[in-house]
Amino acid sequence: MSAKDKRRRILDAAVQVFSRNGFFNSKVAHVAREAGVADGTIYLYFKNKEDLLIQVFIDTMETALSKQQAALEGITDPVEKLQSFIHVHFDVVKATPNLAEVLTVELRQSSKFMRGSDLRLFGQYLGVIARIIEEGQEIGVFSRLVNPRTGARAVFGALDELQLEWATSDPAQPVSEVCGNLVELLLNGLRAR
Amino acid sequence: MSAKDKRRRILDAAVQVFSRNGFFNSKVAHVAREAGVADGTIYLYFKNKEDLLIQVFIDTMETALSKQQAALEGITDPVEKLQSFIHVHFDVVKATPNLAEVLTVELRQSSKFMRGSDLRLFGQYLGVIARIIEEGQEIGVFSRLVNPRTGARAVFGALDELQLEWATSDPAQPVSEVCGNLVELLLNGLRAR
Amino acid sequence: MSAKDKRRRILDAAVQVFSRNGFFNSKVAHVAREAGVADGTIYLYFKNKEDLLIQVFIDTMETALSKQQAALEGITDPVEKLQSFIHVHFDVVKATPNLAEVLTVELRQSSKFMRGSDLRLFGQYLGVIARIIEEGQEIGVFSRLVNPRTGARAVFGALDELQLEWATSDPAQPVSEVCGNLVELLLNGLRAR
Amino acid sequence: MSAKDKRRRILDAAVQVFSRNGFFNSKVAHVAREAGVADGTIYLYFKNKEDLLIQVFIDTMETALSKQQAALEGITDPVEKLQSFIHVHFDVVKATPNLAEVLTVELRQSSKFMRGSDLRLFGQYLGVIARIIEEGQEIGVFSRLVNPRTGARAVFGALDELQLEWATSDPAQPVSEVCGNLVELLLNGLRAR
DNA sequence: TATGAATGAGGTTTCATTCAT
DNA sequence: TATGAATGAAACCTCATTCAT
Repeated sequence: MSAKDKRRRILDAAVQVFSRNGFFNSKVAHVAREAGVADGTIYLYFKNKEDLLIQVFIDTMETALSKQQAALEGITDPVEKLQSFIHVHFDVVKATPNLAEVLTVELRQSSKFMRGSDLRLFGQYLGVIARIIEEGQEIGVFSRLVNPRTGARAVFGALDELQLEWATSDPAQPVSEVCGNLVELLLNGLRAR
Repeated sequence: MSAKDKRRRILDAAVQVFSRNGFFNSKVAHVAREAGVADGTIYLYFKNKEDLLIQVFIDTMETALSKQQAALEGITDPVEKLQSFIHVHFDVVKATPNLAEVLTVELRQSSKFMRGSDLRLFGQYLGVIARIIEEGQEIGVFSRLVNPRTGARAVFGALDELQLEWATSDPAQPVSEVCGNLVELLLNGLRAR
Repeated sequence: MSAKDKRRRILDAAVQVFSRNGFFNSKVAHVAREAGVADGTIYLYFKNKEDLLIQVFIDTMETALSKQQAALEGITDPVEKLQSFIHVHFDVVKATPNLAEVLTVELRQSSKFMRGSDLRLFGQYLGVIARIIEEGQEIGVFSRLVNPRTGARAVFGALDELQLEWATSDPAQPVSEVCGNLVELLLNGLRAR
Repeated sequence: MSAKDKRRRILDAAVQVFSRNGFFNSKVAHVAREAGVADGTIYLYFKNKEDLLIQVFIDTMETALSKQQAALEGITDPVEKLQSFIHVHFDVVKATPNLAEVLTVELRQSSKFMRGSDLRLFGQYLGVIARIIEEGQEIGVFSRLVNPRTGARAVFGALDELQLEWATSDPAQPVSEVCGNLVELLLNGLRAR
């Protein structure tokens, strides 16, 4: 197994363990066991426990970002773009349900402690939404009364909170329906009148 | 000083310390010092460190709930009700800026471990929003396409995320403007067409 | 209730609690609750927790001693006296089963820390046995091969604790002699005639 | 140094420290220092402080048992066997004087909490004595009036601790009978012939 | 005398991190 | 690179003791 494989495996193990117990309740030894490596090995790839968390964050944000950008590639209509964004977001979250929880928590936790450079990734993610809103405002389908950046925050907050819902409670409502409701709500909210 | 005062002071100190360092990075001794009591005194009022966090949560949710309900007292129009809710929410959050952060961040970590009874308070808070949406749907001002419970989640998520924004970054945008944007966005989102 | 009653009740409570959990696992607060007094009240009657233990020891030894002496009052035959002693000892122990355990433990535990004056009570208890043996030797029913003091120790040890002998008292007698005495005693005891 | 060496050293250190201060007055840090290891190292070999005490007990009982059995190897006469047992017991105790104190004192406190499997070792120790008595009875040198098991108890109690008998094991034999046996044993032991 | 809320020293235990192999 | 035994700092929590009432 190559070194890259091992780093990857540790990262994946960290996601599993962190999301299962929360970052602070997780022990480095658990991550090591889950990854099938010795405790000390983790320190060959990561500076310390917190660095491991940050790398998980970075890795995930980069993945999410590139998926979003790839999905937006051929779309021009801002409304369709927002629909795409929402669906892709839920897809990513669905793929590794606990990951989102880790990220949200980690993001908030670390916001005071994270390097600004690391937060930039989250800013980019918000930026994608904000850009969509701006484009919609430029062609007149979204209301100019909403500040794009604020709107992006609100959209992300709604996505994040809903994702949490089914992470924590029985998904009595199917994902598709939740997703549909959200698209309805947010697009209407932004739409010009 | 009465016992109630002391419990109150410990609770307040916990909010300060937890929100400053995060729950897990906070030491019980710090809370004690901030409250001006001995370490052991905390254990006369709270079972352990986690119980302290939970009591902070309960205390805050009860306060927020009663403020919301008092504010909604004389209002009948669902649209005005939602406006009221949003303003009151930001008022509460503004009063103790770090409090919301403690609750959302730390309780996500603990949410798996919280008693169902404790989560009921959060459910009630969501329920207030959901009821407003239902009322709006009944008199035809809100779209029936949105599931009230899901809508409530989305609204709360948007509020929560925005609150985080100015808790962590310079509030270049005045609160009133953010608030206005949000009202615009969410009311439009719910409004029937 | 008089002060004497209260002291008595605390002492009784201490016996119950100490024998239930052991001295070190017992909390002063538990003794207080069992006695129906406030925690601080105990410190009006006893210097500290260890003093409470010592007073329990003294109190119990005095009770046992007076019971033994009362029972021996009308008896003249050393054989009957020893039988009486053994029976009374078991009676005392049977009456408050946990008490003996507390005493043994306490006696051994504290042997390093107890005042010699407190240990004198235990010496008196042994002395009663030794005197019986001496009397038996004087009238020829007990073997003179056994040192009365040593014999008393062995008897008490069979009743409770032999090994404590050299842990607590100066081994004026060399260990080998003690050993020899013991062999004599036990072999005779077992030997058919 | 091998792992076994380290476990051994911790065990030995525990004996020293526990017997010096008593179990409850001993600090894990003291044991660690005496063993020349870090505090945390102890927890690699023992579950917790109490487990350390139990392991000391087990270790000691196993040592004593094997020494007794080795010493009895070539002896056939029950009288000599009992003499041997007593001498070996005293030898063991003499070698590490404080050890016996730790075991009897501290384990009485913990005896309620010990696993039955751990107590089996003590039962084996008694069994050795009982077997000797039985053999003596079979060839007619020991009185059949004494129940071997009861006799063994008395012997051990004379050696160390009788009272522990009912504190830890079911009194299958009624107390009165135990008492009677004891009278028989001790009176015979003292009686001149 | 009596109370019991408050104190705060200190111990057990955990766990991130290191380093000799 | 990889290991995992060892480290030791640090924190939660307990509980004997005090003292204002």
